[in-house]
Amino acid sequence: MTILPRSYYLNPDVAFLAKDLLGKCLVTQFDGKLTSGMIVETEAYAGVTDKASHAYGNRRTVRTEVMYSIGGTAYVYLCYGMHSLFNIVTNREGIPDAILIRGIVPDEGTGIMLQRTGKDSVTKNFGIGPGNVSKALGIHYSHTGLDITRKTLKKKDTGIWLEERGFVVDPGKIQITTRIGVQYAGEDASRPYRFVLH
DNA sequence: CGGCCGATCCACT
DNA sequence: GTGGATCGGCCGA
Repeated sequence: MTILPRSYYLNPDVAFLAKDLLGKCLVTQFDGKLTSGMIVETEAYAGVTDKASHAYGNRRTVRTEVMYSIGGTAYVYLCYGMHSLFNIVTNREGIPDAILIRGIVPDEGTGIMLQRTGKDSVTKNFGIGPGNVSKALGIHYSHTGLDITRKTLKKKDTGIWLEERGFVVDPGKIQITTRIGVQYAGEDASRPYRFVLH
């Protein structure tokens, strides 16, 4: 098990990284409870040039400021007033690229994840959908800005990080489509920036 | 300061 | 296939 290092997230090609994240393992540990899952669906958001991005046109607000952080930082925000959506900031500091994690296959801590989601069994679609990812892994919008390149935060038993566990992705099982819910983004809505591992 | 709306999910038909 | 839940952030006044 290798924690993905800072250098991994500095890649300037956000679409490449979004695709490369498929098969990696997303791990969280809060209050000593460790949960994880393999990433099977992502979406790339290409900073200032992408109308679907919150940072389009170099837009800076209190919420989007964290997108300008160095690659390897968590960007979590609230959608529809009830869903915390987890994104990974990529590229060097000042370039607001980000990748939305849309789906995982649960691995460790399934009991904890069932408890968090209120489900009684891990069904096929458990962990699919960006809101479900955060719910299962216990990610909250207050976690925005977290450094995800190291395991612990201020000695507390807390953190979000990614691991390379040697899972070999069959390129033929990767589906590339346009992104969900970005019809407002004009021509950028047709960018092939959604990656699904089947 | 107030109104609008979103990178959604689920229960129900 | 559809509508209701539910609220912080953003923008315009």
